[in-house]
Amino acid sequence: MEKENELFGVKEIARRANVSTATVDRVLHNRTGVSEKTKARINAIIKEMDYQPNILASRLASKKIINLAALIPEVSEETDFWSAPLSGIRRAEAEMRQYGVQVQIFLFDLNDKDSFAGQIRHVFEGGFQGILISPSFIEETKKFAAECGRRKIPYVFIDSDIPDLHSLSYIGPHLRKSGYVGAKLLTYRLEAEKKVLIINISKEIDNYNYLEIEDGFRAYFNDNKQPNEIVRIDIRETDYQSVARHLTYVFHLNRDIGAAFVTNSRVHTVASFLKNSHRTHVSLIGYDFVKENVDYLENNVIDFLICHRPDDQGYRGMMALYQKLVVNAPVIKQNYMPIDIVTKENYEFYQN
Amino acid sequence: MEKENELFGVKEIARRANVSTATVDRVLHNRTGVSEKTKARINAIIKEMDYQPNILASRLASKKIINLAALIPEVSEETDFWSAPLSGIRRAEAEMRQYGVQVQIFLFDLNDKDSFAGQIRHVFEGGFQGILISPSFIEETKKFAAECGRRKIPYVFIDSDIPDLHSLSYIGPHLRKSGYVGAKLLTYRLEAEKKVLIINISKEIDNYNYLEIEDGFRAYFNDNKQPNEIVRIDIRETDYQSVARHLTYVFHLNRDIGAAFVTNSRVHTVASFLKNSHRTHVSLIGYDFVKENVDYLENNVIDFLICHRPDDQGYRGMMALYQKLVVNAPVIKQNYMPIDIVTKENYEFYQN
DNA sequence: ACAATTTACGGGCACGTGCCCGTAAAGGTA
DNA sequence: TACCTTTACGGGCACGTGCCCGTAAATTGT
Repeated sequence: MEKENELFGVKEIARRANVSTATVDRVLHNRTGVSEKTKARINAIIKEMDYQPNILASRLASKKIINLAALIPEVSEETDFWSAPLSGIRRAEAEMRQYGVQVQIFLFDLNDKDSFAGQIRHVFEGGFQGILISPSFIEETKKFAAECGRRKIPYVFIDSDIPDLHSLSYIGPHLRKSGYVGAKLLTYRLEAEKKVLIINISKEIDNYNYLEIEDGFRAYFNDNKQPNEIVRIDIRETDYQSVARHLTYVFHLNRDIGAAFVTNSRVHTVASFLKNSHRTHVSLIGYDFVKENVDYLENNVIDFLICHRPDDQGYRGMMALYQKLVVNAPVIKQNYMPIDIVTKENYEFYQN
Repeated sequence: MEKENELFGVKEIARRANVSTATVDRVLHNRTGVSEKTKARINAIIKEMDYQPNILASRLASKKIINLAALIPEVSEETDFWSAPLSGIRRAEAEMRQYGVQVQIFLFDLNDKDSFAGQIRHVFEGGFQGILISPSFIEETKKFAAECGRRKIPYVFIDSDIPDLHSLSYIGPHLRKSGYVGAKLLTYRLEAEKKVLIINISKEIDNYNYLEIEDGFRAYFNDNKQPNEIVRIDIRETDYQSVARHLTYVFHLNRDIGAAFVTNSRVHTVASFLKNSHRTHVSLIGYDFVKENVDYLENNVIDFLICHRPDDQGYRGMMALYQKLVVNAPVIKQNYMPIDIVTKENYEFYQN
């Protein structure tokens, strides 16, 4: 310690400017009650010192509690995908709690637009200072964004993005590139004369995610002049019976399908069908590290899973709000997650 | 706020035990000067309250600075691999600085055992309370571990492990499984009659990492009854000319090599050779997300890179020490990193 | 018995920042 | 000039914990 009796932080600023710490404080939080002259003088000193406030002391002194909300789909019987972001959110909460940040979680039904809208209303009633949201329904999300703009509440999108809204940040995959990677893996050892099947299983019709992914998938075929014919099918019911019925029909019409690509986490339903109908020679790729999928990965029915670290997404999403509201640091607007490739051989080390 | 005028933390414990906060403090830090009776009484209350100290206040009040050391290889001309862990360490340092933790970094020459031993001596002279170390040389590391045991200094291994030493934690890949994954990717579209070449380019002879990786690689061939013949070669010089010379010879002897697996980040040297000798039809897989490798990935010379998030390793390694020394929380002993698969299509989103 | 030593504990300041409250000075009105 | 309002600023306590210092009580020695 060479520097011995120096003052630190606010006190030192106050000493240099010949004012009290209270006045410095007023400037730092740009409150009223300081003349322009002294304000300028203090600001100059702050700049010169490159003053960084001590967050410990700051959070300790202010009893102000920051309230954040997270609005994500509930874990359904169909998929427990959202349990991962939820755990990431909880992890972030545990870390932030000692800094006086509280997180409240709101869940909605992915198959019910109204529950989404309803929970948004609840969130606004709660008077939160920052919101993490999965923008599952486009129109409702636009209204949500507009209201946040009016109230000056920062919000972060997670898992899928709606561009051109002024979200503080987007944390999630680059969907198009993700489809592109899927195509690469699917065709890596595919014979030229085989057909490729794209399967979309979803109740939602105007699915932005799905369109982006398929677009990327097809782009790979174009870029690399893949000769394979692409067949596609939309399945609006998510239960096994319906899926099996549709797939039976498609495989009947197209006897030379060599590979199938499922655009979401319901790939396990397709895997189940392939196994039951003794078609495990068909290469199969889909999304997300959920238990059912990993089981079929283990059994060699699914070849690859593409994942985007949903747990990390939840964590980073909350941390982005924390950075903005507590640390007051700049936040990266586009935060694309890695496109992870999970196989039978490496899944045991995968970290969501 | 339902709970209004309650006291928190140490004060509340003191009130309930009819002692002063100083006495509670003595118990919390098990210092001397408290009778067994009151000590027991206070401990009971602490347990009952499930008291969690406020780290903010704790770190703020204690001017004690915690000093951590990191001992890793320096970035050499051959490879800038270690710049990634270094950046992770720096990231951790930035986060910990405000909690009164300082990090000092010691670098050694990977090709010089003595520089490793010398830096270890420097570290011990520095009187650090925790050490992160890349155990690149086995014997020296064993002595290091013994000395740490004597001095009761916790240490964390990073990137490669030496089992049976009592490290606080190991942060790095499961090397054997990592080789296993390499074999899977390499054979995924390999014809049965082609040979597979394992290449080890390293000056170090007793390389534990390399043995583990090759063992895992071969295990995949056994487990899956892969018919391909495996050829292996050790190259002790790391410059391009030497590598090219050896490889020319091997490819001359074995005309039907269909795939090559390089056990470390020097895969770009092999890629260069394959490109120059017009052998880009050979599938090539190697390790680590370093610039040269990514360039060859981009040019389709390298098919896959296997990576273990070196940046994250540095970060987590330091954080393990932080958890132990500052938060006094339990630390996971084995912390295997994911085995990431990087391709031309997904590398732009890869996060070290 | 008394002094000398050790043990057990309390008082209270410090860490850096937030913010309430009090007040002197400046400006405004008659 | 006397009185009131507004502006500009300082004093000082609080946040929860660490730890120094002082002292009454218990223990030991003679």
